Amino acid sequence: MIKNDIALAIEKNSEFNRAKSLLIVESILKSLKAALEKNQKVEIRGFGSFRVVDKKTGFGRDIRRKKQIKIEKGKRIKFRSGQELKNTLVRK
Amino acid sequence: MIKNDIALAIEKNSEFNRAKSLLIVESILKSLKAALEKNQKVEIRGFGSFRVVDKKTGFGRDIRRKKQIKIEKGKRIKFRSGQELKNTLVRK
DNA sequence: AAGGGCGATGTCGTTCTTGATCATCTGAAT
DNA sequence: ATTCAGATGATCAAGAACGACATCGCCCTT
Repeated sequence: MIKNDIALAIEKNSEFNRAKSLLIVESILKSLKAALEKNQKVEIRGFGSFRVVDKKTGFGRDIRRKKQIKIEKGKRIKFRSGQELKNTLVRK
Repeated sequence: MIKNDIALAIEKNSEFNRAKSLLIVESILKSLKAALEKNQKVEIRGFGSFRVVDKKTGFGRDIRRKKQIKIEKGKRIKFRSGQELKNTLVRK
């Protein structure tokens, strides 16, 4: 499933055309990014939640040079699926 | 940020009212769930991707009885943030 | 219609998260 | 205003995540 498929879903559940649906998708993504940039968590009941967490891993591995790599500290996006979403998967 | 905030974002970038915006959000979530239930990956360029992966962890812990618990195998949702999203976080 | 550029994959070893459970508390959703 | 999903914490061990890079796949924009 890609962006266009999501726009299709909107199209089906509304009277908007594809172009307008895509704009909606973009605006949503934009707002999500904005929130995450501000270190805000995004919580969608019944689906899941996004959170910004500190990157703690201190070492990586350069497979070519076969030596350790220092990993700069930073941020990560962590997604946790909600119970409802988990259940639907279990049933499958 | 919660569902209502997302609806707000749609409201700002369109001529739809809050109720309609919420319906759009719901339809999107619904389609996302449907795709994941079918083990389909959801890929949003510039944002990130969701994938359904097999749960391999085989043990949990019952804190009360202090003993291991067998974990039934199942599925998990894995989210990976895209390059663009990572960059915006790094800048922060 | 088609190429460009982002995402997926595999690799490595160390560090860190995951995962079930239950009670309690916060707060999202209706 | 009410309800109930989600976060938290404690627990241990095994599996996953982490960065860099090349290659392949394919989404997205032209």
